[in-house]
Amino acid sequence: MVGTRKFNEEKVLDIAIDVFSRKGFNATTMLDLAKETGVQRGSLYNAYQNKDVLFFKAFSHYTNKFLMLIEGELQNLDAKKAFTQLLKTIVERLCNDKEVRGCFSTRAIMEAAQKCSDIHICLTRFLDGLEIIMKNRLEQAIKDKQFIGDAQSTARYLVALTRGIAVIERVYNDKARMTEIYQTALAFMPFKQA
Amino acid sequence: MVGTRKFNEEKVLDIAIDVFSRKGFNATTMLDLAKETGVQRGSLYNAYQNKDVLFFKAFSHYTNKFLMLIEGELQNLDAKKAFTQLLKTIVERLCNDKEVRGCFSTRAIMEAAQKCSDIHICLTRFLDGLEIIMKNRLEQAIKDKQFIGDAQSTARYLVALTRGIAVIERVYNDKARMTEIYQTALAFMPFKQA
DNA sequence: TTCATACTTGACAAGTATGTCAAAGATGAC
DNA sequence: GTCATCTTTGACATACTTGTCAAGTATGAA
Repeated sequence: MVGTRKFNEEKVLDIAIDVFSRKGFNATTMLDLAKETGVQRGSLYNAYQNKDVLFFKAFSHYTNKFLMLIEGELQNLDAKKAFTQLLKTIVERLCNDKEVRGCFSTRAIMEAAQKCSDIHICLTRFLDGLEIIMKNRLEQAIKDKQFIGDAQSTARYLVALTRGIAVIERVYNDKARMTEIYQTALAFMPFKQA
Repeated sequence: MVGTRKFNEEKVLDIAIDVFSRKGFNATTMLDLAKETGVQRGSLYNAYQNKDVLFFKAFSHYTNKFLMLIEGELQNLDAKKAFTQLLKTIVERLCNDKEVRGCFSTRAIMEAAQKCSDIHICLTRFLDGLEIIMKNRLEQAIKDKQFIGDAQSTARYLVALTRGIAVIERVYNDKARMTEIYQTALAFMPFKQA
């Protein structure tokens, strides 16, 4: 191509995700994004049409990375350990930043899910993706006789639980509390060693 | 008093809660609130200083009502039935409106918890209140030999679960799915008949 | 080296939201 | 009935945000 984009799109989207996580969807302005990425506001409007589209692109970028990570965390052959590891990672991602920030996807869901259909669709796909990954691992666990129950409804329940933990973060910002929550949840679940 | 307030504060706060639930904290403007309550913007600024204070008042108003409701729903002598009833009511409150709206408190938590300390405090108190009510009921259940486990951590877990269900509402707006989620959760919990 | 093409930049206009204030209005207390 | 007091109202100034655009700039392709 001839007139080449100067900024690194990958980097810009990463920064955008960070800004959206910290400020929330509505409170983030194009000027904020321009300042933090170092890309002129006009360039952002040129590259993306508006905040919705920029968000959409950033979200797609995030989704892929995140779901890959999730899938990786569930690799442990012991089902309970696999889900423990997954939830541990989610909690750590929420807490281990230098600056306090919320869960990108959960903030987006609460603020922007009903805003436009494109965003709604990508948020739905994200939760669906999370659900499917968990469901697949639960089905494996059932096969392995490490879990008794319905994979589908349990996966949906776990998706909701992860969202709930993200909400708790906003209020208490307390890793120990968040850890206690998922440990309590996992203790209730009928996991067993094969 | 001499110069008497003309508008019904109770009514205004109820409407404010409704508007905040539908639009979210940031997207709600003082003009929105003025339009929907029928009270001039200037009067709102006179009565409350700004949106933060108005929100704070509305939230306190809501909190009391909601926690009383919650406590009532837990009255059933059978612990499992009591918590089922509670979660059913929460789900119904989220879905049974003519217009689609989100959970007032959860939206507020995701958008405004970190905004100012007054709001943060009242949101914390709200979740703490919810937790205490559930914890008390669980302690009763343990005494009644209807539940085995730790009341405190289970209550915290249930608070998170209710928040998670509120997030799910934003994406799927599907009562059946939300019902399935809490039923799955309750099925995992070690309730038993006395 | 030239050039078409797309990106960058800064400025502009329009729209929106906030917070304040003076004047007008209403009412409980005396 | 009068008055002090608070509320209501509409207007105003300020600030922020958005989206657009023309002019300038950089670069891959030929």
